[in-house]
Amino acid sequence: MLQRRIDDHAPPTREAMREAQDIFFKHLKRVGLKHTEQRDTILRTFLETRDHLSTDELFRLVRQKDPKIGFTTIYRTLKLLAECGLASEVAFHDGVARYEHQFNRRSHHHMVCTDCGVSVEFFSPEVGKLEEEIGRKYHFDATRHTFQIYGICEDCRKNGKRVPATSH
Amino acid sequence: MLQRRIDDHAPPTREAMREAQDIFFKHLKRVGLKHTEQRDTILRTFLETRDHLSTDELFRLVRQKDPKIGFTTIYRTLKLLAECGLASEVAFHDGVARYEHQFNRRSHHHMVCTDCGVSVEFFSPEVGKLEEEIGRKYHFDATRHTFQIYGICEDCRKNGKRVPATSH
DNA sequence: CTTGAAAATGAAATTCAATTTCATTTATCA
DNA sequence: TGATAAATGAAATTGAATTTCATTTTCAAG
Repeated sequence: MLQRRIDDHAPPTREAMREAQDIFFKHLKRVGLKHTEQRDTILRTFLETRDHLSTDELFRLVRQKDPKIGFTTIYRTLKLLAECGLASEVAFHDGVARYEHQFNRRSHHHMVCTDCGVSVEFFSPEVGKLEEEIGRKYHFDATRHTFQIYGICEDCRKNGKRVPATSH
Repeated sequence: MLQRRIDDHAPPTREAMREAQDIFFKHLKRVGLKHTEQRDTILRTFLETRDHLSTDELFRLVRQKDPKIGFTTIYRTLKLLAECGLASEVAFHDGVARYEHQFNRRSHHHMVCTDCGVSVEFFSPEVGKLEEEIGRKYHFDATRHTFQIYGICEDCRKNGKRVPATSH
C-alpha cells in the first residue's frame, strides 16, 4: 500500500536539489565510492516524491526515467542515502521498510491510519526532550527514537465501511 | 539475539497464572475455539519468562516442557494471546516480531541498547497524553502508539569495545 | 588520451521470518 | 458414543531483504 503523506513539505527547489546532490557525492568521495549516472537518477527521483517509499516503489518510479536501472541498485543506493543523512528509514510496522527524505526537514513524527495507510506528520518537541531525559535517567547514550501513533483517520471513520484487509 | 529485559515485573503468582488462564479460555470459548493441552502449556511458558520472546524463542522454551508441540502452534497461540490482550507485540525493529505479556502490567515503553540488545522499561505518562492530544488535533481516532528509544547502555559504553560508529 | 585496478551494476540466487496448506488427530456436545 | 468442527504439526509457500557473481563502468595515474 502506497503511504500517502500529508505534511508541510514543499517540493525541492533546483537549488535544494543541487545541494543534496553535493552532500551525496561528497559522501561518496569520502568513503571511496564512485559517482554514477544511476545514483544521480535515483537521488533525484527520491527527492522529487513526497511519499514514504519502499524500495520497490522507488524502483518503479526510477524505472520510468531509466528502465535499465535494477532493483538492487535502488536498494543499495537507499542505504547510501541513509548513511549520509539524506534519507531515513521509517518503520510503520507493516512489513516493508520505507524511506523518507530528511534533507532540510525539521524533526517530526507520524500518525498512521491503520485502515487506508495515510500518514500525517506532526511536530512535538516534547518527544525529543523525553528521549534526552529518559536517556540521562538510565545512563543510556540515547541516539534516536521511534514514535508513531496508529488509529483511524477522519475520512475512514466517515466512510465507515471497513475495507477487508486486502492481500499485500 | 535474546532480548534481556530489565523491568519491575515480578514472576506471576499461582493466582495470577490462574487468572490469566481464565481470561484466555474465556476468550477461546467466546470465539468458538477449543481448550487444549498445548495452548495451556504455551500460555504457562509464556507467562513464566520475563524476556521479550520471538516465536522461535518461545518455541524452544515450550519444547523443553513438551517436545511434541510444533512451531506452528506456538505461532498461532501467540496470535490468540495477543487477541485477548494477554500478549502484545513489541517491534524493536530488528527483523523479528517479539511478544511480551501484558497481564497486570502498567503502561510502559522500552529503551533498547543497539549494541547488546538489552531493553529497559520506563514509564512516562506524558507519552499517552501526547497520543490523545495529537489524535484530537488531527481528528484521528488514536488507538495505540509505539515509542522506543535506541542507544548504547552504560555497560556497553564502559566495555567500549565497539568502534565508534560514524554518525548518521 | 590510454589503461588497469577498484568499484558498480543488475539478474539471479539465497536467506529467513512469517504464513498457509493439508492430512491426521482431538475436543466438545448432542 | 458419534458426529463434526476445530486443532495440530510437518512441510510447503511467500515475500521482503540481502548476497553472489559475471560483466561493465568509473577514475586517476601515466
